[in-house]
Formats: sequence, structure tokens, C-alpha cells
Amino acid sequence: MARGKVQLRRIENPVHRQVTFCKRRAGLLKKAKELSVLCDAEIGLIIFSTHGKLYELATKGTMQGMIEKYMKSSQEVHAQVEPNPPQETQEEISMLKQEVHLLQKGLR
Amino acid sequence: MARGKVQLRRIENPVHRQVTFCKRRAGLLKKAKELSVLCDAEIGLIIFSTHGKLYELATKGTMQGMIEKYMKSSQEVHAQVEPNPPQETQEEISMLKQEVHLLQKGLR
DNA sequence: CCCTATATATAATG
DNA sequence: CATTATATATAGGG
Repeated sequence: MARGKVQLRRIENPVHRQVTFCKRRAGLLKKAKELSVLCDAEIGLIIFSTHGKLYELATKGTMQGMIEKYMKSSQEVHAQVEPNPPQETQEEISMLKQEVHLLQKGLR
Repeated sequence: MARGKVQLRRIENPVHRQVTFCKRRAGLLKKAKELSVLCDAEIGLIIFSTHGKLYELATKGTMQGMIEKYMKSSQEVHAQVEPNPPQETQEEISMLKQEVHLLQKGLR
């Protein structure tokens, strides 16, 4: 955007990072509100800055209500599919499977 | 944006609304990821469509962890327990590791 | 904060 | 789903 393309990696300069954080956070919140209004969706957005400061948005009702609704829906939707296994764990499985595959090829 | 300015109100035409929902939802998720990476922030995003379908994003860890952190930070007194990774998953990892081991021996 | 040049997002259309 | 004309978002710089 604007006078310089941006790299998709952590901005090292703390001042730049802070400025960008403010601007983009505002933009993100605006977009979230728009999506909610335009498409009649319910949105909950939680942001923790690097230093742990909390920013939030709940477009309908409260964040609490949002969370509760999420809990229920989440259980229904992917209780069996991908419940709690952290992404990391899933990735480990993938890696291992791939390795097994390679090793088996190596044996032949 | 684009060939026509947008009114900040609910889109009545169900088809248009659905299309817009898809596009903007994708955009919002992208922006959220970018903000997270660029500014090293932790973001949790929950979206319920008009018909109650859930879409979510947690940029670090799980949504569960995000929610717990939120609970503490917002100073609410909602103790929430996160279930542990399923044994099944852990076992699968063990099995795979062992298999890798055996195959490696086989190669020697 | 405000501005302005550009990068992006996306409404409308093919 | 791909393209394209415009509307927005925003990086860099006062």
C-alpha cells in the first residue's frame, strides 16, 4: 500500500511497527464492522499487541456471548474433525508420514 | 470499492450478500494475518454468517488459548478449561516415530 | 495527526 | 471463477 510495498514479515523497527499496528488495527476493525453490517454477520475480534495490550470488537452482543456461541458451534462443527490437536501436532504427523514415505522408497 | 460505491447497510439481495460475504471475509482474514505477522500481534477472529456458520482464525496457538488469555486480560472471572490433546493423536505420533526409526535401521 | 502517491481490495461484469 | 475499473487502505514523510 502506498509509497512502498510491504514485506510479509515482522517489522523490526519498533517505531514503524507501532505506527503500522495502530493504522492497520484501525483498518481491520473498520473492515470487520463493515462486513458485519453489509452481510448481517456476527463478528468477534480480539487483538493482543506485542506487549499484551488488549483490543476487542464484538459486532453483536458482547464478547462473552460471542465466546459462548463459539464454544457450542465449535464443538458441533469440528469436534471430530480437528478438535484440539494443535496445528503443530498435526504438522508433526504430516512430517513424520512424509518421512516414512521417503524411507520406504529408499529401502526399495 | 470498485465499480460502485458501497452503502453502509445490510445488503438486501441474498445473492449479492453471499458473494460480498465470501469476498470480504477472505479479505478480512488476510488483513488479520498480515497485521499479526507485521506487528507481531496475536489475533483471534470469529465470524458467524447470517445462517450461523462459523469461520475462525487464531494467529498464534489455538482459539481456546486465545479465549483464555482474553478472559484473564479482560479481568473477567470465567474459568475456562481446555481439554488436552487426544491420546489418539499422541499415540499416532509415537507409532510414526517408531516406524521412522525402524525404517532408518533398515536402510543401514 | 494530516497528506499524497501507491498498493490493495473488491463491485460489477464477462 | 477471471478480469477490470474504482474505491479504499496505508507507507512514508511532514
